[in-house]
Amino acid sequence: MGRSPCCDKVGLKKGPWTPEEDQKLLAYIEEHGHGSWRALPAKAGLQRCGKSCRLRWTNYLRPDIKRGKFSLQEEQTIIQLHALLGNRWSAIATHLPKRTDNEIKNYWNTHLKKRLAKMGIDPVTHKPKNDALLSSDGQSKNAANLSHMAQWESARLEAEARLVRESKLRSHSFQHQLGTPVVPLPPRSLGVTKVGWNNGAWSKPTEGNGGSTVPAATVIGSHGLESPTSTLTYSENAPPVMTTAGIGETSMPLIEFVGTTSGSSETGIVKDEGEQDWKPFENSTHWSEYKEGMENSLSFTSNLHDISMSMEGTWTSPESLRTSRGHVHFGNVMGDQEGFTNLLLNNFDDHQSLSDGGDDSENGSGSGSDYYEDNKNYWNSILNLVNSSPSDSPMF
DNA sequence: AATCGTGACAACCGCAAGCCT
DNA sequence: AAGGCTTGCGGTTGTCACGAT
Repeated sequence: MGRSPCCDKVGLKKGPWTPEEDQKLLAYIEEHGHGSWRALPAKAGLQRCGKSCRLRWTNYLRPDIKRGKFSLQEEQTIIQLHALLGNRWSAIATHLPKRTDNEIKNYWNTHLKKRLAKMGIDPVTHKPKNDALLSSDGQSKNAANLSHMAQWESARLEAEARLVRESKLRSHSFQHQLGTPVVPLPPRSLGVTKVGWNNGAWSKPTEGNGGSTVPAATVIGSHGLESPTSTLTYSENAPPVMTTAGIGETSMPLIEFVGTTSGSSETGIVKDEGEQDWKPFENSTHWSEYKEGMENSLSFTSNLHDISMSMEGTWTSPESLRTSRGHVHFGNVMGDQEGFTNLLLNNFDDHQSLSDGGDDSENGSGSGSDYYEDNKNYWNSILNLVNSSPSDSPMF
């Protein structure tokens, strides 16, 4: 693994790009594609290193970049994904169409991180800063499981990111052949059949290109956040079977959480930008308010009564996945990552969804003992679920 | 008007992984 | 298998704009 020689040697310009340089780079790439970044500057007549050109292109000049203020939805997606993935900006960026990892990183560092800190939330752990009580045995066990799940989800997102990159590369080479301007394709969906557990009934599978009619997928589409997912093979006479969707050359086990809201799909419509803002909890230093704000802003009024959790090589019926309380849920209506993110968030405060019927949302400020008791119950449910699956499950 | 502090964002740097020979 | 090259990633720094003093 040799390191690339640094290209900042002689006579190469650094610092801000001028409009003329931008024009040169843009014109060259539009005509020839970027090809080898190393060779590009000389061919394009730029006194820059290839690395600088690549950065300028990917972070600024690319035609598929959306600039300007981040929407509330984007902010929330960033926060949720950050809770899940940490500072893995490229992975986060794959779920924010038209935003670059650099832009997201900057926005996090200059806006979101500070905002969370102001609210008394550790921007690294996404927990309340004074939340030391989570270190009890049960909590740490739960945290360990959560971490394990996060690793899997993280791996999946990595695979997605790789897929996106490959997609872009393919798009590049293809268009290069055609001599057309380079416009990377959006993240593609695998041509998979999806099945959703929807309030006690399996929804019909959808075919082909990922343009699913399953509500969950519809919602995904409404966000423009398509994601390749694992495959759940559906048969009329047999229970669905989880299979592995190969991502790129890597055939890795994937987990798909498929859930839907109990209401009609319109409940999954994201509110317009600006419809909600941070003001209700901007000055708050309370975790519950933060959490509540997050949940509200998700805009999905899922009852989250049901769970569908499939693992490779296993099939567990929806019924058997229910806990004694019948309210374990991975509500996944926003996209592949959302249910998991909700799960993450719910790890710390899940009164609403754990409570009977989920309709006692006013109880969010319950006593500390209830708080942890509910968490305990919730995680016990999760653990039961986990324990019921084969030991060779790839997930745990 | 000059200086200073701060915020926002673009760009750079160094490392690591993957590809190719 | 080993080494060189390219690219991607994440952390950090530089630069500019703007408001406060």
